[in-house]
Amino acid sequence: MPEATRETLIDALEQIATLLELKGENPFKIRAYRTGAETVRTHPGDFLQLARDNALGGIKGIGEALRDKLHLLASTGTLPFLENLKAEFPDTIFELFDISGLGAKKIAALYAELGVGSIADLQKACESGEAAKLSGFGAKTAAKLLEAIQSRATYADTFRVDQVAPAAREILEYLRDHPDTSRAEVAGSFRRGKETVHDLDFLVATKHPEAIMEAFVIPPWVQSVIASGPTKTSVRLHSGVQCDLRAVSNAEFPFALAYFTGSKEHNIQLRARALKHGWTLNEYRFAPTGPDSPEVPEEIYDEAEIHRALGLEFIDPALREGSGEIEASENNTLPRLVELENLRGTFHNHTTASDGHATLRQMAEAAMELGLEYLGIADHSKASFQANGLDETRLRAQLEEIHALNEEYGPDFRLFAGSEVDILRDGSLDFPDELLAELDYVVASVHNVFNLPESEMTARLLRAVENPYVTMLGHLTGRLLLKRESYAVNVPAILEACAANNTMVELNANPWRLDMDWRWWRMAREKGVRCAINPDAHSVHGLQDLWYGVRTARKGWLGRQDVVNCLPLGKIEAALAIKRPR
DNA sequence: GCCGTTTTCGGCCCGACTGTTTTCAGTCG
Repeated sequence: MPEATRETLIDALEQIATLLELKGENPFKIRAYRTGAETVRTHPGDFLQLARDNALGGIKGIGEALRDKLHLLASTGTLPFLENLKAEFPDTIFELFDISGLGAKKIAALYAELGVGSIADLQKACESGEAAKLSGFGAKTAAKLLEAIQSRATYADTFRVDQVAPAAREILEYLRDHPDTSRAEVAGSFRRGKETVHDLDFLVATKHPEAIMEAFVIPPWVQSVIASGPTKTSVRLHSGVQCDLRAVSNAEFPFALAYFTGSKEHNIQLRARALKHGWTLNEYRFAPTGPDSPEVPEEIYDEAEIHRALGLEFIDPALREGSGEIEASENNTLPRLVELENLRGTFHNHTTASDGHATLRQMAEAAMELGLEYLGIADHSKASFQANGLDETRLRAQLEEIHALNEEYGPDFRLFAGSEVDILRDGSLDFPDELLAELDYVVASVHNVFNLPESEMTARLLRAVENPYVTMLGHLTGRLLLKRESYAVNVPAILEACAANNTMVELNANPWRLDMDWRWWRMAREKGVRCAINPDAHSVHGLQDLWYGVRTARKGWLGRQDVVNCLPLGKIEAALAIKRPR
């Protein structure tokens, strides 16, 4: 029996929603499943365990029906209701939803009329002319579908944030430079600080939307125009990233910015709150719901004023995931989020001693240039043979070198000597405690044998957490975004142990990792686990990744007091030594 | 299927764009 994970639950609800849609079910029932999936995804607690324990009562968005199904799925690993639905369609039916221009109605028609149940079938039906004959379809539709099939094969539909960030900055600058632009912003999931994005959303305030629309499609980075109207244009960049642009008036801008920043769940909650005040809220304005509504708020120039009109303090875009931020704002319990400027130093950085590209001195000087007070070095240990891991002799030599450099740098900057020590298969470490005791701190990470069952992997990590010399866990789940899934590990159990043992957890700021995931940090914070934002830099440039780390920490509701490397020199030493035996 | 200051039934967000239509359905966000 396959062991259920949180992902299993999310997938199941989403598949049910999709299949019900294909069957033409009540759209609100379908939405209930979708909302449920989102609730499972964003719930700050150990949702899987709650589902196993049948303890989902009282969670908003999970009613009786979903509660029972989730309990069944979490405790047995299967859900007959879903299996029966799936049996009505081929397994490949889901891939048709990846084709842009195809939704449930068209897919249902294609399947019912032509037996199209896969992308391969669709291609044939379009090429043969059969698809164009269907009611609601036509020659243009068929041609667009073929184009979309091609596009899906050519381009990724999801991108890591570092793959789109340079384009986002460049296009935003271009829009702001336009003489008809009064304000411009990037909205969407990029603005919310997500680790991956599907597209980039731009918003411009202008009196001449047509001029902006025309300018948007001209630059050399535009590969093709997907859609183009008087106030909305979509283009594809050469990299495959889709970019959407909306133009609104200056008065509408804050409403549109809030709307297109999302998330969808956040927007729905915000609109519901507006309705309680007697107003509708859309992407353009507040409007009274009826003749007896109170006056709509005037003079709204930015998002903070929208929030204030609804009795809320400003909600940072990073928090707008519809997972309790509106309640927290109402109760004035939103955290004051950590900022890049709060970081005083960072740990887990590599040098040429293992697999880095810069020397100890180059890394130190780059850190000073960034205004950091200290830099932690943590090269690989010997078990990471592929990464030229250091053995005991080489580590001791590096220790000497670090001491000498610290002499040279004086009191205003310090290198901390550490190691990224491998957690071996049985949970023991690659170096003996006596050697670890000579270091200022230790990052412990898993670099091999990723395919252990969850219980074994959890036990392996727990043993490292309990070691008195392990200062922090490195990249807790081992994921590489869009490339390698996390290994199976019971994150809540690890966090519990970290809290009990004063072991920190790294937020690995490398945009491939961003690990531990932001969805867990609220739980970590509540348990009192401290975060270390580390770039895992393998070069001087890699230190810049701290920016991604801070964005992710903000999504995890972390403030400066939750992030250990906000501590200045003079205070950080005690934090690093907190576990050490005297 | 979920929810409740409209409270156990009757609502549930909505606007832009496209293509197939001849006033609108489907998709997308």
